[in-house]
Amino acid sequence: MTEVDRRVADFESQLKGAGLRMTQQRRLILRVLAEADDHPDAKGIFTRAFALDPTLSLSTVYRTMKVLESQGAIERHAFEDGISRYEHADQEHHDHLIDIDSGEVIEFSSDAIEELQRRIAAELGYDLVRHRLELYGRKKQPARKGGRK
Amino acid sequence: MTEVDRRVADFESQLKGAGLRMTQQRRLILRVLAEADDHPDAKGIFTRAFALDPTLSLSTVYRTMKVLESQGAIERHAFEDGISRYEHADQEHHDHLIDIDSGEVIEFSSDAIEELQRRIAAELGYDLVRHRLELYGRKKQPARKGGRK
DNA sequence: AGCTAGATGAACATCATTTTCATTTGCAGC
DNA sequence: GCTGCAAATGAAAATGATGTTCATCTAGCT
Repeated sequence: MTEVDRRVADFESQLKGAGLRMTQQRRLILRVLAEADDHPDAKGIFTRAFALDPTLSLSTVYRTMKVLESQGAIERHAFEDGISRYEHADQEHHDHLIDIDSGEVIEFSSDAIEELQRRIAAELGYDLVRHRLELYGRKKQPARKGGRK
Repeated sequence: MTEVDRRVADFESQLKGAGLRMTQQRRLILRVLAEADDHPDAKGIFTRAFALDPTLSLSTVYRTMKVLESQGAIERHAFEDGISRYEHADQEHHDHLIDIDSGEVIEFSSDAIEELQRRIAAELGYDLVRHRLELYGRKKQPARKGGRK
């Protein structure tokens, strides 16, 4: 909870600096986001927040996500289904591996891959600004006689 | 043109095998796709094809893209804007580097990165099924006195 | 040439996301 | 602690890509 409070406070000062307001709704959404350990979409965030304050509207969630994103407080990702999913940004850079069967999202990071990407871009005459890397995989089955299940 | 004809013919036999028909519209769209050296979206394909046959409808483009994709004749990609873009599939696997300034899409491939991805997935206990890798970069400025422009 | 299931075009449906607009509310200054 | 006003909100309507319906058409077998 202290962790959550710290994030909310951090964000409040960011907003202040940008001449924006810390509203009930932003506080609420930020709390939901900070407590999430998955990658919820707008509707998912709305559902969780709505449970705590049924006056919240979905429009406000979308608007708030934009503000949060432009302040760098969250990151937005769109996996294969094209729907935007969000996660708070105060963590190390990482990419995602998506379990094809369960939809579970697993975070990982690899300096080797980061470096390789930079080098590839450079070889093509580009400075790498950002990238998107998603791996789609299926849980390895334990080896057994007769091969895979 | 021979190349295009070959692709059209190839696809026609694929369709036959699946009990589907080779229509004027599919032929037209396939031709547009085979002649494209970029990554057009549905509207872009529609525009080009419509110029050759103004009876074509956008619905048919969307429907045809689905058929083409399910037959493995094309690949669909959605970059940052979320819009589906298409390219014919009879080429080596590759990833994309997008020029942030111009929107230009550059294809590249790297065995090293493919291998690294496989290894990372394996370390997480997964078999890699597919992946999405996009690099977003900016053209390197030639070095000059005083630094960057 | 005729038949029939698959394909098309036009209009409408969907779904995520954005915008409009009237109303509410942070919060700066008193 | 009150006031004013610009920023923020809620509800509903708009948007834009994509999908679907349905009456009509046509590819391709016979």
